[in-house]
Amino acid sequence: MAAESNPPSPSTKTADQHLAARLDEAKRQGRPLRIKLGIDPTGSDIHLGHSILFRKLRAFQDAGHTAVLILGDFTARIGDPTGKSATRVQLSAAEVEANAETYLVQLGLGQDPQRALLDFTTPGRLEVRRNSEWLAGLDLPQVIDLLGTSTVGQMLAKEDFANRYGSGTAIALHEFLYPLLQGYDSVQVQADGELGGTDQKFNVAMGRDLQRHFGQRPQFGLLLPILPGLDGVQKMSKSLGNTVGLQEEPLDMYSKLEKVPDALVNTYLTLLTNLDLALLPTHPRQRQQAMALAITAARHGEAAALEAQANAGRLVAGGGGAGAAEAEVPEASLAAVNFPATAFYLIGAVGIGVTSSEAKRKIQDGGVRLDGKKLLDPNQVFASPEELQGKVLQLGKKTFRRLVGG
RNA sequence: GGGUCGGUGCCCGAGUGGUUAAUGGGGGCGGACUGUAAAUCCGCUGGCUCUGCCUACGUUGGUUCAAAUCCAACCCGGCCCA
Repeated sequence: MAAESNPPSPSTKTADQHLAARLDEAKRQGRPLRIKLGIDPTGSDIHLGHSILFRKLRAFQDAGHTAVLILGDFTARIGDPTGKSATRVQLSAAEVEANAETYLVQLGLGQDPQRALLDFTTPGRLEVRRNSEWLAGLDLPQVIDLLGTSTVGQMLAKEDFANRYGSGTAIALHEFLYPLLQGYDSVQVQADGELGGTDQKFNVAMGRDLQRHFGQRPQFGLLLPILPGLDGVQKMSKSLGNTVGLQEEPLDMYSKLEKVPDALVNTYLTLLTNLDLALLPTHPRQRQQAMALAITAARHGEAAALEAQANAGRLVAGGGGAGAAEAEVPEASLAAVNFPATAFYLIGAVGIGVTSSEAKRKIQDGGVRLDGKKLLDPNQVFASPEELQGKVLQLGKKTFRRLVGG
């Protein structure tokens, strides 16, 4: 049972045969495979970690298959227990829908097809479904039927549940429903295959079990590696703050990527680009920059990426960002600032997500510069916007804002 | 439903009437170093136009000159029993 319900792992021979067999079969029958990828609209940012999955999904599209993108608008409200150590807060329907909309835009809906992650335009290549479509209308007998397909023992075999159960952390009953519901998605869309991160093994396997239960041929699962976050230690995840968002500015994206730990560079190159590792510079720094450039270019285009690289160089060159004055950096408005203004208040008031208390500490730590000149006194007073206009405010090593307006 | 233990800052976790934004660790941030990295070292880590004022220890109310620390009710969780 256990072995049978396990999805094939991409590293085993049987898996390759399995997938290959499906591909052959599809070809013979002249019909595209339906490849499911589910994503819960729980937050508003899609990051590079997700893009591994979408790149693979795109590859299936380009090969003529149908990507079935499931926006888990219903399941998002339960929350995937995977990787969670606590019950997730439930989101409202409105929040979820808003997130779903931005997801589609981030994936390329209505954008330059060249840079879109998915193919939104070729007929037959993409099907976007929301799982509330079928989940919201389930009646109790159907839910009971679903629940009857699995046992408490199976649920507790899932690592996340096992950990929580073992450590005496609460597990709400509805969380057991999550794997079943997302698995039922596979039944509803009649998926031939499902893509997921390796941490989705349990969920993908559940989809197989349910398809079998409902008399369908079980999907194959393609489990892709989890992208490590910028810290190089934990997986890339919004809540861990180690992400690069797809919608980030070229400069931010490049700056973050060019400083990831060395050990991560080849991993990123392999998982996020199509570059041939053998052709890249061997010097760690150059290799790192080549990686940052390639990933930024894939999202924003070659020109923007090169510009970001040049800007990043200017900001850092000359120690402490003396080149900041000439570099192109995002702007911050002085409009909301009341003058005269003390330095710490000013930084808090320009709307860059820094509190005045934080600003005060940073100045005291010597981490704030204005056009490359270090600010020494948090209480320094600026009498009018004129003396700040056009100058570049630097917080720490990576935050730069040109002050404008007011 | 009964018994019992427990709910502390981003997380874990001390603290059990009276210097206090509240020991320690993790994480995060800033600095030094460097290849703008890692490792290491040092510092910071509630908010506020701030030499002071607010808000904080599940919720509400109470006892005290004084509570995260005592009492009551309520909410939530673990374990045991039913």
